[in-house]
Amino acid sequence: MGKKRREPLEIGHNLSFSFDDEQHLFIEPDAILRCAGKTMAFDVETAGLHWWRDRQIMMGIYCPRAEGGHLEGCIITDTPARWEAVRDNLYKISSVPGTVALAHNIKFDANFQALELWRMPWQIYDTAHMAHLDDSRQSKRLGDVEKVYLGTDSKRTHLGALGGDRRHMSNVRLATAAVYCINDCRVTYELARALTPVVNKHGLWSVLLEDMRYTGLLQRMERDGVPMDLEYIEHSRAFMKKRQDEKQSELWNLSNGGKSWNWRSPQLMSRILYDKMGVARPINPYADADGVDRSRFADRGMYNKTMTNSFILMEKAKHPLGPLVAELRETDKMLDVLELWTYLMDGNLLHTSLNQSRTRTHRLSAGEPNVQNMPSDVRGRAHTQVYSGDFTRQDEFKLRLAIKAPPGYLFDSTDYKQQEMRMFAILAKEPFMMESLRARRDIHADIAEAVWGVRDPVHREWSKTIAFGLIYGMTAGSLEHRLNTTREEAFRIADQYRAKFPRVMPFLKETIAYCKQYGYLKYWNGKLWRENEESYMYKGANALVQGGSAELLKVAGLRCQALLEGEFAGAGRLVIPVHDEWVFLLKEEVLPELAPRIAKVMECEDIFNLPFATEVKVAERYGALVKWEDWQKGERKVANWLGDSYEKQEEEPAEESNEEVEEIWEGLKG
DNA sequence: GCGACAAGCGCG
DNA sequence: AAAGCGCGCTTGTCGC
Repeated sequence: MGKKRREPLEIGHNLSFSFDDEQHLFIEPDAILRCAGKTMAFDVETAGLHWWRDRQIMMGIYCPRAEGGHLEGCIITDTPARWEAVRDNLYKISSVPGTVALAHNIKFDANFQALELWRMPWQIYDTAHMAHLDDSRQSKRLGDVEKVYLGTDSKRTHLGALGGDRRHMSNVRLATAAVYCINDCRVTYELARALTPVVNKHGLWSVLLEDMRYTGLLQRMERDGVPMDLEYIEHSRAFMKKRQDEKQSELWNLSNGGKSWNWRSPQLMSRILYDKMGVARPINPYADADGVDRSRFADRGMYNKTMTNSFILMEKAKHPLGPLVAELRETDKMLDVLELWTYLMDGNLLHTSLNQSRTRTHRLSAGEPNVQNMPSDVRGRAHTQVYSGDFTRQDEFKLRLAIKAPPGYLFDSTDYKQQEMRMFAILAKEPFMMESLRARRDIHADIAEAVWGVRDPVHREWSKTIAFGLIYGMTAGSLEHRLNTTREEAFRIADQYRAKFPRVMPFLKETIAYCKQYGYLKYWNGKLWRENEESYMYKGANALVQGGSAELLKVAGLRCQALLEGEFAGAGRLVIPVHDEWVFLLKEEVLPELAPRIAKVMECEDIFNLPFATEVKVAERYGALVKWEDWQKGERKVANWLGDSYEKQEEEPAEESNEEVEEIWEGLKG
């Protein structure tokens, strides 16, 4: 069960050097002052990856034009005094005009050295991000980027000299680590030199400067952290553990006569749920006559070898244990989340890692923990496939309830309404959508009515689910299976879409044609999406929309930050971005004035001459958000998970299905 | 024992 | 092409 997590190692190296000729590798904290007004690269070596609890060992500096001549060397930061001296000196030079700081993944180094980049006036350049701006597809590891832009492979040369456990600097002789560290600084410096004309050539210099300001904002959110309610986490964990035990026994009883088996293995589950229980496997529509799927997408879709994902189990196989399996897996997944949160917790704070240079489309990604995929309070019955009416999870499963504002503060979540639809409409100049959005009508409901002739919530949700599928090239065959409908109906729906949106197909065609000609696409702000393989260029339209939306969210976030540093200084802070949403912590008393201002700023009407409509929700807990208008009327979602709320809420839906299962089981025994 | 891959599922 | 797109995290499996 519990994942093996590596503990940070003790720093056991010997601080006295055996060879005099190694002394030149090391410099004192005051040497940093020689970099004032100059361009310098820095890099830290650490005994772990978590800045809020792991130790920093050394900082390397590389500054060829330092005052008094070329400077390179490592500063040992093993004592608080030395570490603080480094920090103080970096702050000093950061306010000297002309100082430029270079680093590869600068947030990592800055976090360990407690440099708050957002309030340091020097200009920073992150070489990983510069490489990302040139080609978002490539690996951003220092060694890889060095090979691409400098044509050298010094990383490997030095790695070979390390010996021992190379993953941790603490296991390496100090002098060896210093050589390695200084080399990284030198490579970073040379990379910045090589990448500057590249970024400039793409016309992306001002975007780079904006992105570097964004780096500061992201770092600030990481450091401030997400405030968590440890009491909720403990309660929820205990509840789910108990629930998991119950469900597991139930599964074993109903599938294997009470004998245990590892339901986490899809292979085993496939054999037991289908072969042993004698339930027919769904027919793979892409398989040959002998039942074998020989298409190149055989292992990609829902109809894989095991056919045990919840959608297939419930909607296709109609397996009587489908709901039970789904619930067991959901509980298991959420217990994993709680375990990770607990492992990463810093007091009551979670410091996520927001990665600016990882995704193909220039979206952000988040990890340790991923704050962009936390279970919300509602979910579809069959996960992300067919919408069949959603329901609210019970409190113990609404993990967002664990995120709790400090006293006097409230969470403000401002998100875009149909952000990607809006972006698509603008980029494709799609008249029906533009009109619907400009008139502030509900576009998904409009589409539902046009296609199905029904405006109810279920059809609206269907529309949401498949809209982008159709826009980005989903075929009628795939649609047929997604909607669990007939081939004819799928074709009819697809045709309705194309008729309703005359610009959809031309936009796709034009996008592909552009990409064929240039090998890349350009976002509304100039960022590149490269693709050379013709068969993948259909993905470009999605990239323009998804990535373009991410760029809008970035601009909106920076503008909100300016608001919170200026007119509303001290009123609150940004907490996390979630693709089409900014989450804020705001002082309760300024919220009535501030929330509408934020909502307005985020609309960014000046950029496209069309507002990106926003919606404000408010709550003490992220998992209990209420529309701002309703909040003002006194509406609250009460998180009454303490005490006996579970017993009160528990429903009894299991009776019928259990009988059904018992019958099957009785039949099997006989 | 480790890395790579598959499967599964959480989010937008 | 019987292709919606983009992520992160965990477990199981298999080969080295």
